[in-house]
Amino acid sequence: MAATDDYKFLPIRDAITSINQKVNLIGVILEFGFPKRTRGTDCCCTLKIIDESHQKAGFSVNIFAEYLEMLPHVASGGDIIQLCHVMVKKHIGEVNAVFNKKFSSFALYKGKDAADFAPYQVSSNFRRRDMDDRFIGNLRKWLVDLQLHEESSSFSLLREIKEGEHINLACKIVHFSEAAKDEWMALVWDGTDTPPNSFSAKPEDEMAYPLPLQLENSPLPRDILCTFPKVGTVLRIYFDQGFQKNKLFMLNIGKWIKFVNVICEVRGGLWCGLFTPFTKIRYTPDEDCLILERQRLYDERISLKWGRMPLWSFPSPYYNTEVNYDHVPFVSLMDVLTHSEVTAKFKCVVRVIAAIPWKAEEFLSPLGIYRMRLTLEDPTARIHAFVFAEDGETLFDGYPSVDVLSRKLNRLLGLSVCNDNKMVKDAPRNPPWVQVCLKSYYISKDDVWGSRQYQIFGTKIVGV
DNA sequence: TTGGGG
Repeated sequence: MAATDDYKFLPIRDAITSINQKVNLIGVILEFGFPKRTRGTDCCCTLKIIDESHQKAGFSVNIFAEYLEMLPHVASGGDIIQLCHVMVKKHIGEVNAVFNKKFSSFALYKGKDAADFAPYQVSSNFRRRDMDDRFIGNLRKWLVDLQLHEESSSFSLLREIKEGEHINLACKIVHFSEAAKDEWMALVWDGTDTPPNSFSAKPEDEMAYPLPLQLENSPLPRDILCTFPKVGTVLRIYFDQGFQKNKLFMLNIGKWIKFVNVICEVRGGLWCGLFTPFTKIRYTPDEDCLILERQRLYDERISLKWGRMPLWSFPSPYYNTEVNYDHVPFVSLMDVLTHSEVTAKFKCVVRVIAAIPWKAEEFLSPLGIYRMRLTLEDPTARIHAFVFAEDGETLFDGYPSVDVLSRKLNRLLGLSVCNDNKMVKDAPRNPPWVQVCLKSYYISKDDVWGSRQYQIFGTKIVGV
């Protein structure tokens, strides 16, 4: 490094050839990882930066610090980082910069939309210079017209996710909250529906181990759900164990973000994602081609007559049930949950994933009245819906034999049955899509929203 | 020193 009065920042292109030298760099953050502990005694995070001389892949910077708080906490991809006295190193053919906690320093600035030149985080030994404003201003100007060329095929839609896979997602943050004590989750959406899962849970398990209505301990309040999109899955992404729970998504509600390397899992038949220490967040401008593509797909979807029905349901809903409510359009369970009135009627396309009771002998109360609780699912939500009295008569077409009743419920639950109506042992069940009429109502006048329940009506199982 | 990716 030259004397400190020779204050200059190297273009990344030139830094790459300055192996084993200390350099000053200023760049736009293209990608960043979560701050984490190293296997040694320190903490570290990695960034990839770009500038006009090096726009494509991003130049890796590894930053070390004694404490997590001392690492740069990047608010958003596209922010600017100034790095002083970082060492350029070559590692297995790759060149990158290493931030040394003793002699390196950094400052973080907002990206292209900011007007001021005040850094939002600096390392303790960072020294600001008057010239910095000009460097940052120039970088912001360049960034305005920058076109990122993202490979669209390397980012999955939620409709394409597969269990156990590491995937990249380009999605909108719709909410961020604590799922359980110190367990944070980001709720994301891309306008498509996650694929339906099959269930290994046996029908008789529902009493002791009911399938959850949601993965978080308590359901999200209705006023939060009201901010969610009504069509398309809202996926929960949790932080895997062993690294800092990052609250930065709080700042980004309503924004689209690209995540690199998220793990997909199924819990209780519900899809979720996991952020791992290897997950990266990539710069996602509003006009990013991937984002425009997803927005266009969604606009196309909801402009279609059947766009609010589950993507995966065609043409099954018409074969399994008939509904006596033809004049209304289908709505999603999220529409149902967030409807403005407690008392209302709906028509939905759902899967019946569980039932209590599950034995046909018990569908009727001792007084001979139907009373059951079904668990319904669509790509947006799960609810419990009751079947009472005459609605049961409609659903099961009167009071057929136990054998017929049992066949009808098995059909709804997607149980594979042999010719003699015995269940195929341990086969996963894959409930079919069915159309149902639902009404919502309240139990207690004093707490109409708190006591809201759902009931199936005007729906008949057919083809059994 | 550490990590660099999965």
